[in-house]
Formats: sequence, structure tokens, C-alpha cells
Amino acid sequence: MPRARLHSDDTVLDATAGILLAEGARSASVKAIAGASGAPVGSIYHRYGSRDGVLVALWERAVRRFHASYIPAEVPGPDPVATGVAMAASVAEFAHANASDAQILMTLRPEDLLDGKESFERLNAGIVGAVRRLGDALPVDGERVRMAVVDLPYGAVRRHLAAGRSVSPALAAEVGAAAHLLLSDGEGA
Amino acid sequence: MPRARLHSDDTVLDATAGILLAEGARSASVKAIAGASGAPVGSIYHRYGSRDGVLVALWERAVRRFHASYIPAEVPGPDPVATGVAMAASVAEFAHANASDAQILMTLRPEDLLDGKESFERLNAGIVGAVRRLGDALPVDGERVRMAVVDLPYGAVRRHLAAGRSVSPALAAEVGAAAHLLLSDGEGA
DNA sequence: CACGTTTTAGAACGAATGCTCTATTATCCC
DNA sequence: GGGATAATAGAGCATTCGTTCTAAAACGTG
Repeated sequence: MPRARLHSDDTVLDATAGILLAEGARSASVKAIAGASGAPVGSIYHRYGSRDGVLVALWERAVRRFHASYIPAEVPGPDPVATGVAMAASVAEFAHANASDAQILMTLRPEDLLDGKESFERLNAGIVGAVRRLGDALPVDGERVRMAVVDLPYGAVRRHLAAGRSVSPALAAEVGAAAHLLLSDGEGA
Repeated sequence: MPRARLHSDDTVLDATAGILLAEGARSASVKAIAGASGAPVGSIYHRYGSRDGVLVALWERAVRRFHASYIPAEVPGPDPVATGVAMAASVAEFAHANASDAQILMTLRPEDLLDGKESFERLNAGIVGAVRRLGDALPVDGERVRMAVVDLPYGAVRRHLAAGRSVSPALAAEVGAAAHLLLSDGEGA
């Protein structure tokens, strides 16, 4: 019944991502998004309601893709250490394969993107739960587990992304080896 | 000869930091800084030249303070592993003792703060050099060293700061213990 | 006490921003 | 083909922003 869309969601969101990564968080104005995507301002408001709406959609798309790669089918699974190592390594793999989404999630903050105060905490529930279940299955303490499968991969990947470099495919193995060390040693801090 | 300042540099920079941490990177307008600090718009421009000038001064003050705590007098020193552990732990100690500066440095990006394209790379030269010298004195590979004394402490501290929590005094010991594990094992990734 | 210098003080300006509004165009169903 | 629906299209509005400008106030020095 309706008129067909000339500009797909992915077109608009990809254009928005391109602006953000090239010019910084403050640069994604509605006019800039319209210019880069080809969609007119009216269409953007018709579809997303507000500038924040576009950025929320972009963020949610990136989170959805990240979750698909980070959270294994079974946590903790038969070998919790191996599961943790795979989770840690998958962060680097994701950043290597999906640089644009990784940069958005790891180098930008929603507070700096949005005018409103929308929180994305709810999107992290799956990750928080998986890490907690993993920790319960391991003898090392919870803080150590979070360092191994969250903080260390995050920091290592972000160091490269923030400097504008792409993430080398070898980083996943190095992150995995480091996580293995942290998860295997029995002495919690 | 001149008129005395009614509003010190620290007053203006502290007010700017307060706005940034409460409202996000986009919120530190000159008008907001003037309102929060008491200094009129004209004084701010007289002293800092531009809005970017205020934020650059704020950033540089935070970096100066961080360097004083992070870079030891001697690198690598007689016991390189102990030096690396101390560096890693000092990140958490700094974040505990100096929450405001740590939040600025670890959760905000200069690109999102400034209108111009000023780079702060030069401010990191001291850190980069110290980490490289430490790595040269250790048998593990350089990427592993960077993970232990940069990425892991950064990720662990940022996880707390980004969630709005303060950094517990116990975190330094946990970070140090994890760094010790990573620096002691001979197998580079 | 007058002079030079620096800071304070805030009104005013052009540019940019998020958003609204009206009109037009395309598509599907009957 | 006629009508309902939804997307396109961009001019226009109120607001906010960074910055500039002019004027006055305070302080040390001669």
C-alpha cells in the first residue's frame, strides 16, 4: 500500500556511522546524515522520530551484531576455561571483522551521542549474565574473570581502534592466551 | 599592575569538569562553564581564547597529574616485573584518589570534546617510552606487556568509572596481581 | 592621585542545529 | 482507475552556540 523506500535503514545507519567515525561524536547532525545517506531530512524524521532515534537504532544494530559473536551457545559449557578464552578472543575477532561496529561500541559513549538521557543498560543484560555464570563455574574470583573476559579484551582492542588502526587478526590469539593465564591461576587477587 | 583575578584557573577547570561528568561531552558550552564557575563569558575568552582552549587546559592538567603517579622514577629499574606491577596498580590507585581526572582521561575523547582537530599524542610520549623500555627488559613479548600495564588496568578502571561507580581501593591489588601473572609467564602469545 | 594594564561584565551577532510543516510522489488493494 | 497509505522533499522556525565587542572596574606604579 505505501510508497517503497528509496533509502534503506542500513543506508542511513551506515552513513551515520561513517560520519561519526570520521568526524567525531558531535558531527552527526541530521543535515549531515541526510547529505551522506541521500535521504531527505523529512524522511529521517518520518522514520526515526528524532536525531536521537537514528543514533539509538545505530547503537542497537551494533550491539545485536556484537552479541551474536560474543555470547556462546552454552555458558559455562563443559570446559569453562576454554569458554572464557573463546569469549575473550571473540572480542578481538569481532573488532577485526567488523571494524565500524566495534569502533562505535568501544570508542563512543551513548551520553555523548544523544541529546536525551536514554540508557542502554538493558542491552547488556545478556552479557552480564553470561559472565556471571562463567565466573560461578570457575575457581578464580569474579573480578578476575571480568578482567580476563571483559576488561583485557576491551582495553587491548580499544587501544588499536582509538589510534585509528585496524585490529590485526593475530590479536585474538594474544588476547586468548592472556585470558587463559588469568583464568587458570587459582589465586584470586 | 593588573586587576586581580576573581576566578582562578582551577575554579574554571573544576567547573568545566563537573559539567562534563554530569552532562556528557556535548554539554560544556561556554555559557554553561561561565554559569557554573561564576566567571563571565568575556573573562573566559580573555584567558583561554576559545572554548577549545578551556578544554585543552583541563585535559592537560589531568594528564599532568596522571603522569606524576603512573611513570616511576626508574624504568625498568632493578626488578622489571615489580615495576610493571606497580605501574598497573597505580592506574587503579589514581582512579581511586582522583576520580574526576580519571573519568575525564578514560571516558572522554578529545575528538568529542573539541571543535578543532588538536591532537594530544605528544602528551603520551612519556608513557609510550616508559612502556617500551619496560618491555625491552622483560622476556615476554611487547604486546603482552602492553596488555598487562596498559590495557588491563585501563579496562578494569573504565568499567567502574563508566558505570558511575567510584573505584574501590581494593582494585589496585587485584589489577596488580593480574598484571603479575601476565608479566611472569614466559610464553608470549 | 592619575596612568597603564589586566580582568570583569554581559549585550549582541552570525552560523548552525533539531525539528515542524505543507506539498508532492509512489505503491498497493479493491 | 480511484483512494488510502506511507515515503519523499525541502523551505522555514525557534533556539542555542561560539565568538566579538564595548565599556567599566580594580590594581600597582610613578
